[in-house]
Amino acid sequence: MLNTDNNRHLINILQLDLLNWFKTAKRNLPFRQTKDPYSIWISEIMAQQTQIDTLIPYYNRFIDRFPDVISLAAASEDDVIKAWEGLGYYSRARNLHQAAKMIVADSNGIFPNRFDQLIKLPGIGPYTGGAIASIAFNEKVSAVDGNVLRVISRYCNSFDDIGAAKTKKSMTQWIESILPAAAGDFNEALMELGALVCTPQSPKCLLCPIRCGCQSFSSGTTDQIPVKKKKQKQITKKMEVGIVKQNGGLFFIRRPESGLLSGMWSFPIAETAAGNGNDIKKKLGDYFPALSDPVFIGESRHVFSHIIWEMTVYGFNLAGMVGETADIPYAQTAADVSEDQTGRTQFKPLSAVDDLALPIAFSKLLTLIKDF
DNA sequence: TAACCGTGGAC
DNA sequence: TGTCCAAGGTT
Repeated sequence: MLNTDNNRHLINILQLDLLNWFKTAKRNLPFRQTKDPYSIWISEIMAQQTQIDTLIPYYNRFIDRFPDVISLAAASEDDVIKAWEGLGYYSRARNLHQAAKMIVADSNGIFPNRFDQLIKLPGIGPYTGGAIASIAFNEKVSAVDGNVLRVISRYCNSFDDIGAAKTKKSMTQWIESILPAAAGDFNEALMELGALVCTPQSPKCLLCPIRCGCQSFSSGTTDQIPVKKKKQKQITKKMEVGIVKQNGGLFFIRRPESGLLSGMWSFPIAETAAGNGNDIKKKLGDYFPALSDPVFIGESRHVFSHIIWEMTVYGFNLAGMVGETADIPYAQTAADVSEDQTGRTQFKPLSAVDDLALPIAFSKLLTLIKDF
């Protein structure tokens, strides 16, 4: 990090020129039209590990559906998750809902207005707490995200690993030592510069408002900074998906309350070694005593942050089951479903699948199975 | 500390 | 197609 006493002019550039640039260059984003802490909170949670352009339609829909912390707290978790469908990292939505209920229960719906209160809420860590506190309440705290780590590393020509906790800590302290009164604007300006100009690849240095103070630009090291450990690549898992159809209804299972895609709806799915459809048929035996042999439908591949599913999709028909009658069109047919699975399965016709919060891994199978 | 936790965009 | 990675938090 630069010594702030010996480099006063470099600090001035970072503060003044960056803020001036931000006034005219900042994007016109929906959550920049307000200082409402609730709206800023929603936008910051959605922005975690998500590009801004991706979240904008989600943000507008979410605020329309849950305009304040009261309405969010009063909603069902299913409705909140459904509003999050497609955004990923679904624990963000569950934490959001939990935090809303806490705010209503503990402080009558009054939004916490200080950093140290905000980070006590589930889903709000150092970055998000700093962002809300500085942007909505202009508290003098930093909001250090990936953009800020990259911008400051380059500006100071720092080769410290930005993934290391001690780097984040020293960077946070350094920024707070130079934080101007307009803390929220400054935090946003650093992020905006990182998103628009000081990009990870091919930074647009010739357009950069603080280029003349940038120590990696003058050293020719912008392409080596930031230093970051490579993350290990995903492991591949062979999976079998079972499509069970009854009277036009498709069989869905709610996933467990923890782990990957927790609480979301899914088609029955099982890891397999053989890949002949019998592993998923065995799992389906927990629900249905009699099933047809698996019928190959198709294949699909889905990439998560740390896992790749190579899915083979099989169709099954029920044979001689209770509930295959017109007057009980989508009934749960298995009599011996274990108690912990009660209410966690259902049949849905293809036309009504949109009622369920379905992860992309499964919703992209719908075209595959439409003719089954 | 490092694994876990989704999805889509950019190149 | 492969690779990186994005306004991170939790455990």
